[in-house]
Amino acid sequence: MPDSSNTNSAARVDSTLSKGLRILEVLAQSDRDRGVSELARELDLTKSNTFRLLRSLCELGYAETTRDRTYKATLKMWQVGLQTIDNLNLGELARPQMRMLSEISGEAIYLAVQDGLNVTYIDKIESTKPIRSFTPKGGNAPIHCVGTGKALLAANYSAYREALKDNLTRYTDKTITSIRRLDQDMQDTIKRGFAIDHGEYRDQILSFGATIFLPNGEAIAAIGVSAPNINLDQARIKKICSAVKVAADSVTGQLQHPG
Amino acid sequence: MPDSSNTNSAARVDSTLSKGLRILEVLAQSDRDRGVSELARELDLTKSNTFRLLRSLCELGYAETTRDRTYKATLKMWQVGLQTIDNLNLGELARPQMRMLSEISGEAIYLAVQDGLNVTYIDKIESTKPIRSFTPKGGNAPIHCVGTGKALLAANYSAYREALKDNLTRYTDKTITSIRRLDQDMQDTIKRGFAIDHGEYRDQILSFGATIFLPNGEAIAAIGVSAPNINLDQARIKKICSAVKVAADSVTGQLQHPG
DNA sequence: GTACCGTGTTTCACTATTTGGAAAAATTGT
DNA sequence: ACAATTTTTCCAAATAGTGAAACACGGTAC
Repeated sequence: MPDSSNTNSAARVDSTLSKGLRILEVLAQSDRDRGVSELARELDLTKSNTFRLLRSLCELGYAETTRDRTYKATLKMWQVGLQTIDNLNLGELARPQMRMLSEISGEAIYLAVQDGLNVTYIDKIESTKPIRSFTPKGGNAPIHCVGTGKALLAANYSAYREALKDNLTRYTDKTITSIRRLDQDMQDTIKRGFAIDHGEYRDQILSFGATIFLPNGEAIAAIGVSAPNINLDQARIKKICSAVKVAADSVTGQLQHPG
Repeated sequence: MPDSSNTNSAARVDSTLSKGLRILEVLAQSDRDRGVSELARELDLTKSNTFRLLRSLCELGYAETTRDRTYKATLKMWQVGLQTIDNLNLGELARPQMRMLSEISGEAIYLAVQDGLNVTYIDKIESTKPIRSFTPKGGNAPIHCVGTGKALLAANYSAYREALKDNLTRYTDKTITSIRRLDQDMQDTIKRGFAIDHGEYRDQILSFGATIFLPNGEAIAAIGVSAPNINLDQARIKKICSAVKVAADSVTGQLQHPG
């Protein structure tokens, strides 16, 4: 879900571009092919308008018309989108560390980057659970709740404290909703070098995260572990936390030597 | 606009949409942030035009202006693109191939995806023979034992070798439990292009699998055949194996389409 | 058979949208 | 301080995109 109340920006947006992208989004989200009329209704556009936009998208390679007279998204958007991830080829660097964490914990391992007041998972290793989609990646979580998020936040707290102040949405009874408590938590996080989420986003789901830094000190990503409470005891938590820290520091270290 | 001796037939393409997407593509490909003028030059657009498009893309969440006055792609296109993968109904794409395999073999046909150190079957065609193998749709199997699993594993062996090393659970006396023998088997699998399970998971049940790849080379699924030993002889095995390979390659080919 | 839905597609006159150029801010370099 | 970049704003002009209506086609009910 997009972060509702943006400021009263209201900058003029090219309507053709906007409509075209909205169509593309709908097509991408849809599992079945869509017809012109159907899309027109759903997006509140004219049939002819929808038709032309669709034909443009086909021409540009982002959609294709299947069989006859229905449309679907191609993989082009996926391919283009992949390049944005590849350009921060963190994934490759972090993979071995993520595998290490997976081996010693058996839990879900995340690689996350900041995205406004959320984190987005750009890579993930599943724990052994029933699968829900081909691509576990791409998920979001609020930055003030989860381990990876809090690790990123701590590295840049002053920059986001204000924005966060009135947006500490509650998800569980453990969620930190007071800015004073968050201040304290961030301070602790910085001191210990990794972040702990005591079930602040999903009930009974704990997570731990540590920050990956660029050579210039910029916090670029976080690596983390997420696990159900019942799988954990104090000793295990301690072990996982230090492993997470080691993993993040290792990636940071690799980034230190270019080439 | 003197440029664009734009190639072939050219159905009329909404130029705003086209320009916007081209900007997005350039941003996605670029590893560093881009300025307005730079982009304008590269795409042969007016500065003001580029600027407005860029602002629209920001407004729509596909780009963002970093620091000040330079632009970069966000992760939104990646996220939207991921949905096309999830909604790629692999099942539908692979169905004809699975039916083909069913017809020529009469055995159980599986479509499987990786899930940690297991495979999960997301589709299945039952055997038409009286003697049936008993893995139901939605079921799991260890990745190092079955045809589909070994096909997926081979495509990504280095990533899982370590984790698997001490988890080569024995299920039958044919199960590969030594990492050295698995190394060899994976090498053979890669060389021949499909995987063979000599009854390594269920006694007397053989299975064969080949990998389905995304355009970027990612192994996303595997297609396979499972059959009781007694139904098979060398010739028949050979025939089924090459059919499995053909089937998987065909699905991979269908995915290649865009770009 | 015909009359009536519902699709996707084409055409066309109109005007709202996008456009380029010029000029104002803002930033950077010397 | 000045010049040479940049990014951003403004606005008249017209083109590029728009909606409505019409067309072609395929079903379905009668």
